[in-house]
Amino acid sequence: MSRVVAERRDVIAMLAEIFREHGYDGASLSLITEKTGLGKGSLYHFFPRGKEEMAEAVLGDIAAWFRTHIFDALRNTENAEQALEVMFAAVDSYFRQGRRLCLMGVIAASGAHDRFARELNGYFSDWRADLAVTLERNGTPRAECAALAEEIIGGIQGALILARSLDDPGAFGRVLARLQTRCLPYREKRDTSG
Amino acid sequence: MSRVVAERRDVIAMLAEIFREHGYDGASLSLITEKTGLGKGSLYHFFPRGKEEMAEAVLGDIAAWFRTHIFDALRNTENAEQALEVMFAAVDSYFRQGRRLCLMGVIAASGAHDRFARELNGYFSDWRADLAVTLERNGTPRAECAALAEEIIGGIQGALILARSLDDPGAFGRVLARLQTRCLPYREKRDTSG
DNA sequence: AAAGCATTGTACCGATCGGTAAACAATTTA
DNA sequence: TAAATTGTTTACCGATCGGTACAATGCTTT
Repeated sequence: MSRVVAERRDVIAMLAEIFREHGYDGASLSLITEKTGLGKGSLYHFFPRGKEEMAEAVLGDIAAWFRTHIFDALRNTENAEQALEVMFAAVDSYFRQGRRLCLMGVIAASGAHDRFARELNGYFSDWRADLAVTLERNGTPRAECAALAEEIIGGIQGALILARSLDDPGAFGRVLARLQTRCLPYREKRDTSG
Repeated sequence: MSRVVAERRDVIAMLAEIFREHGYDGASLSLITEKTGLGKGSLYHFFPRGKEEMAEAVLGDIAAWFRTHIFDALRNTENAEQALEVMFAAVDSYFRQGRRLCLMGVIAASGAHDRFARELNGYFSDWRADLAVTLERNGTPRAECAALAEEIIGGIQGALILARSLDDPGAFGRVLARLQTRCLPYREKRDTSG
């Protein structure tokens, strides 16, 4: 009875939700077998190195998704303002309007963070770099772009934590909307005279 | 040989660092006995209900610290601008310039979050409420205070995650400084004409 | 049909999990 | 000094941990 589940990528999608919901240490193999419906044999067939490889696969999958759906859009969308709109819309959708945590953040806040330091660093620094360039294209003064990018990316993470803690997903959307207004060209937000 | 460790509160301080560093699920009893130097017997003497009671005690301790050092300062400092300065300075110091995670955030991002939902909710909503009032006292338009408070509190959480993920504690200070500028009275930051 | 590979279920491994029991030592109280 | 109280040590419990072994099953190719 092979092929109960279509593909490895389907398994990865399920694993992602499990890790998101229970954290790395909280996602036991018995929980994973229960939620995926796969026995240990199947899991270790797909991921011979076990749980760590499962998490690596999930993080790689997430990183790839962000690269193709967000980072590439930031770089390749001609109109920078539109690029930012795409990003904020994609983020709101990806995180299900605040009902879904970011697995990168979950891992970063867990004891397993050093085991996945490279993945975390790559995800956040890539996002920061691409966002900073887009902000500059959109009219933000060069000197401020990197810092604003940090504020936005960190703000997204924090808003997810906040929304979950307050048990109010709406908090995510409210913060996200405010962060988006920070991207408006500087000249529209502040009088330029000293 | 009783009284190896001075007080229950010393144990709580050690537990706080362990939970911060390893998360709730990652903080095993063997790790706790090793790091605290206390055997299981001693630990269960202090916390008869085990790990959950340890975490409750730590969260309660943290909540009390924030109440007395931050929330009370926000409410009781006459000068609102000064109150905000105190808050940002205390936050920067408490989180060790970005080298220390927030245990509330750590728990919120873990699978144990529902077990401590009340503590998390109280911490964030109290902070939000007191900060919002202070912001209004400082000249932020009433309609914006709650949203700005959310942005700041979430931003702090996210900045901690970001700093750890980038392995760059400085990112925390940079974001914190930006958040602080958001507290400047509205009229100084934006031209009021439509 | 036969062979070969991909996939799965089951039983099992040693280690560790959170937690308990109870004897015992130190300190405080009477 | 004797009795409680408080704190500690040690050994142990059943359950679960992550991981392995391997036979069996399905699918694909020939």
